[in-house]
Amino acid sequence: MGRRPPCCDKSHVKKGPWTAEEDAKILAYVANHGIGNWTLVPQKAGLNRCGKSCRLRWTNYLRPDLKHDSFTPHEEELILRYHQAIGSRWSLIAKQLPGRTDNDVKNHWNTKLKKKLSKMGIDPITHKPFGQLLSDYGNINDIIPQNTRPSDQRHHEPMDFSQADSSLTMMDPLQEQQQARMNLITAHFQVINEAASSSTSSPESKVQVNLPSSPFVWSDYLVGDQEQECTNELDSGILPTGEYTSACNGLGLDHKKKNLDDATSTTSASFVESILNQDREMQFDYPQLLDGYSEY
DNA sequence: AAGGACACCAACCGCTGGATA
DNA sequence: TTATCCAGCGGTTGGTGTCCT
Repeated sequence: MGRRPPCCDKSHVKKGPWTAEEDAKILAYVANHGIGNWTLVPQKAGLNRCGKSCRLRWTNYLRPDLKHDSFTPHEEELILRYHQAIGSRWSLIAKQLPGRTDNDVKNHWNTKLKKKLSKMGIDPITHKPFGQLLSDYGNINDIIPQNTRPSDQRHHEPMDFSQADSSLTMMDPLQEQQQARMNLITAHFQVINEAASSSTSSPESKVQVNLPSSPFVWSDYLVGDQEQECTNELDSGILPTGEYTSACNGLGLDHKKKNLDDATSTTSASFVESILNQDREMQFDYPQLLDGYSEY
């Protein structure tokens, strides 16, 4: 068995911001040789950078087709809708926005859109109004493992919301109760995520989150009931195989992937169509949510 | 004017799946 | 078959600019 040489000596390559001179070298190299093996680029272009770093610089900043102006309201609306439908799969979302990179979209989401949604009273993870989350999971108290409760792991009896620590803030009782519940929901997300990640890293020890006698299903927390969507889209042939595969990764749906081999492949246009269908459903369910988008 | 808080975003990190020797 | 590399991806960090007091 042969061994390839490492792409670069990571202890000696330059890190940090790129200079105009370095940018010029990348541009000149790509102009002359095109995009190819990035591991050779630093050497051939005369750069003391890791090939991966060169690729990122090109992909996220130097590519001539990139837009460098701010996001338009239309682009923001698209990001919100795609995120609502498929979650934080930035590369897929970016492909629907010409001239934008996954990094652009991700940064814009994290710095702007997430906050806008929160200010509108919409949970940026589920895209559902906070009020609905609270009512949906009002009895969450019964299903959180005792040793994972936030703020007080000494408690061994169900937490009494009415006794949430009021010494920290001067919230009114309703606010206190809502805050306490949101803390629990947040903690619950953490539990679910940790369990999910451990189950994907070691398939033989798949962790079912055996929360006691509860209608709770962890995929319910995923954006747009992802598992059900994956299933629906699989059944209807809406999602192209690649989309389904990545959309359902980590959801314990591998058994369904196999059936895709025989599935009719569809175009990305139908994928977009499915997104818009979901959007229409969302608009039906939460008309006030989409009305808010127009305010951006 | 100073400096602390906050926002932004380029760049890095670490993981994954596919390719390769 | 196995070990390693590479490209792509999402999450996170840190530098810098701007705003606020």
